[in-house]
Amino acid sequence: MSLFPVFIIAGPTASGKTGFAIELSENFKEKGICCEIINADSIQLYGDLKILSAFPSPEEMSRVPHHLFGILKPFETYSVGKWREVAEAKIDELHAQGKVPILCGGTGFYLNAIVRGIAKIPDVPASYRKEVWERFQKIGRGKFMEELLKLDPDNKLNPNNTQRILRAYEVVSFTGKTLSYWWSQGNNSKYKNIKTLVLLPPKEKLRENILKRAVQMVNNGAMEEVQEFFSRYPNYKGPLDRVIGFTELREFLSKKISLEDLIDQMVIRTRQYAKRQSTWFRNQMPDAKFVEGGSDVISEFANFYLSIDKKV
RNA sequence: GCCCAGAUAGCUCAGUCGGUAGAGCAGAGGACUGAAAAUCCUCGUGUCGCUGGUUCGAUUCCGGCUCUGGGCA
Repeated sequence: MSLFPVFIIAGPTASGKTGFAIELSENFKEKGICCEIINADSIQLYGDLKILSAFPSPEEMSRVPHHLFGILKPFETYSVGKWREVAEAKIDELHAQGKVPILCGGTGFYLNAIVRGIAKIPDVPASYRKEVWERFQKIGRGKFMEELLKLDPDNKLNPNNTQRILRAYEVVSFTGKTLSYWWSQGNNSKYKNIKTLVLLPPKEKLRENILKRAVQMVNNGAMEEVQEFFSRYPNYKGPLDRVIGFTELREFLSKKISLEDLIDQMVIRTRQYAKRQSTWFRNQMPDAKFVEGGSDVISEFANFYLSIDKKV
């Protein structure tokens, strides 16, 4: 258990997290406290689609040290568990140097692995996960669900939720224990003094930002970025497929959709994503401080910092 | 100008052999313990283009009109 502070800047996409995290750390720097930023965005872990994934600019990154941005290759798969490990290692490293880590990102699931902890479940090898997937395809959803219920009668999963039933199945069948068993074993947060800020701009403002940013991405070279990506990885299929705008851009480049549809689709998907994020923050991170915009809340971070007992 | 096809939810369309209608998308809300920018759940009243006629009853059948496609001139 570490008492040293951990700051978290969360919020839906296009809410201004990146800018605020930098503002906060520069403000602290003036007070003689050194902050560094750790990425908590599952997509910005990858470095190949910088424009589409709204990476901080080189200029922004030069102002404050940034960690865990672009550390993955396009074919590498990841998980909360792995992220928690590397993020905690980074947090501890900064703490040891007397620095304050600022976790910044929109992946609430990851953030809560730090705030609340996450069960310690043995790794299920990729080869085994593939077997489970193949079994699911072979016997069909109905039968698969029946088998799952035999192994794990208490699970309340919706059979349509493929990702979750696959996960539940692979865990019981591989470890011999159900998910709820592992959850009951606990694995709580290491950090006591976490201060979380959630930026939640008014809906209209967010919509405006999202539209502006989609247009900007396209104008600033998102097309070239995707084109170049495919020349390097023809027939790519992998974790980056889920990036908003990625498939849309590919369709646009092969003339399947118009520029207008491209922007429309990007905006729609981004708004839907922002909404899911907001729901998460509101309901899964009840201890956070919610604000519409940043700046005026910096002093609160300073007071928090001063009020706590900082033992690593 | 003539002929044909349309006109139904914010959009694309289905449907009502005459008893006032429903899908997908969009939208709203929600869930979330190793794929999370993912995945999943819930939510559907709208002068059925306008106007006459037939009918107990018309969004549905008939006539006229308007508009939109396409064809012929």
